[in-house]
Amino acid sequence: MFSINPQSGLPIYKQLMEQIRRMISSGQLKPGDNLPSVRELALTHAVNAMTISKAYNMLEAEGLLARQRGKAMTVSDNNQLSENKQDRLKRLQPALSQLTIATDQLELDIEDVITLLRNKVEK
Amino acid sequence: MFSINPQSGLPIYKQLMEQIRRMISSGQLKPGDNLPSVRELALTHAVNAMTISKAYNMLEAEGLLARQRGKAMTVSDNNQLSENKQDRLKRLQPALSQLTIATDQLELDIEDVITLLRNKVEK
Amino acid sequence: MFSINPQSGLPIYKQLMEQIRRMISSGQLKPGDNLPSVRELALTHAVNAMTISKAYNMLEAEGLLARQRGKAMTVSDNNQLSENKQDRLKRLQPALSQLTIATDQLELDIEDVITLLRNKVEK
Amino acid sequence: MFSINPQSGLPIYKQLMEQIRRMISSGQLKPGDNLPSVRELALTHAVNAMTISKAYNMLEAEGLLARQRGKAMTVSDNNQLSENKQDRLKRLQPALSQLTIATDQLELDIEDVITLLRNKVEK
DNA sequence: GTGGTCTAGACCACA
DNA sequence: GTGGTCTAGACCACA
Repeated sequence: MFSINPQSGLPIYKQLMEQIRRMISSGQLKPGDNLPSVRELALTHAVNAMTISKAYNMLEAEGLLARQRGKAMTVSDNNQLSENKQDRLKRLQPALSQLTIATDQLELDIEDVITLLRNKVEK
Repeated sequence: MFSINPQSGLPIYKQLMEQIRRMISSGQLKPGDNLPSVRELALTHAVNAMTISKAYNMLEAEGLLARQRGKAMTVSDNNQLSENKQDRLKRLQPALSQLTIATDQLELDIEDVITLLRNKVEK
Repeated sequence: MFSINPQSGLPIYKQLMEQIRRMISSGQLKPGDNLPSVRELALTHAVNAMTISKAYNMLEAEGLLARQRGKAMTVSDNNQLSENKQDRLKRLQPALSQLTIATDQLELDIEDVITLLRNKVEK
Repeated sequence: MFSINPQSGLPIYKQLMEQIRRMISSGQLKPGDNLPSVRELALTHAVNAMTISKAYNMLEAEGLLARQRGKAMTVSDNNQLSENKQDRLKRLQPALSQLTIATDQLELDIEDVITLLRNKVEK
């Protein structure tokens, strides 16, 4: 469900936050949906529970997640995340920039890159 | 020459290291070429000199850069970085993965993403 | 535990690195042992934390120390440092050379030097 | 005549200064004796001439060396360096300390170290 | 609690 | 001019 890379240098809790935001933004996670428990995520991604917890807490503070005592965290009913396509494309910008910078510095042909991209998505 | 983003979460010195690796890999920086001085990079990117220095140091430890006392750092003559196209495409993988993960989680159409990518590169 | 001399001209972090290498080589520091925390060493030796940290970092790069997020650095389980006596004597060479060069240039009698050495060790 | 090690971390000009002091202290260099020219030392030790020059300049400022226009530097006639044996033994202290610290940290037997020392001196 | 990153600024060694 | 070392101190990530 999530793709966590502890080696990337990016703080784990931030990786998690952004990925949850995206899935809410796309509607893969809908208002009222349960999130995996802290313990479950910690186990499946071999990460400390407090790190998961921190991500959930910060998303709760943002109003995206809601906490119910004794139950799983859920996606907040009145979260502000637009599912609008333009907004989702905007949210993609950082990843796009990273790719174009890398393409440029590696002097790679954009068409080669696009071919790789298509292959990767089809799998 | 380099694209530094202090907000990204990725340590600045690691951003710099990867970008230098790419430019050596593509041949934009050739063995014997001088790198910008620590102070120059620090000024142009509004970053502390020690941060630049750390990146240079670690690349020297990797054997990519060479230090000459009192002179600018240079690209090492016998660096191991392949300029082979396959290897450069491989070095692109992390950026590609980030983009496909984001595309997937945002439930975006790959063709829309490719259109954005082409626009960005043409600029 | 360590003997740091800021006046010696030798960078502090290098002094520390060599002394840690020696103590691993002699088995005074064993695989799995915790090293003193960066802050502790910084306090007890009146040295900046970043200086200690730099030594630890470089020894990690050498494979002698291992980092565990949020915990103390430890001696690496599979460090390559031989505890073999011949190898330890070899590691002593630079200090031996310094002493013989000085003895020679000061035209001192080696037996006088050895007497001083014995006294110093007995204390 | 001198033993310069650019890898040691100790500034080259300081290595040179101390070695000249020792040889004056032992009488191997006597008042009025010529020192090697800057150029000669620079060549034989593969060191930049300005580095040698700096050592000579600082020893001149200390009153140990004297400069004569157009001629070689000489040992100053009225230098203050005692040739007294106690003082020469004192000048040996830093090297002795380095050796005892290393012996201790490597958990080596002092008698083994002394054997090595004797061998080294006899050669 | 642990280590990591970064800054501003001082001072040093070498070319 | 070049890079290196060190400090004091702020703030962050993780356990």
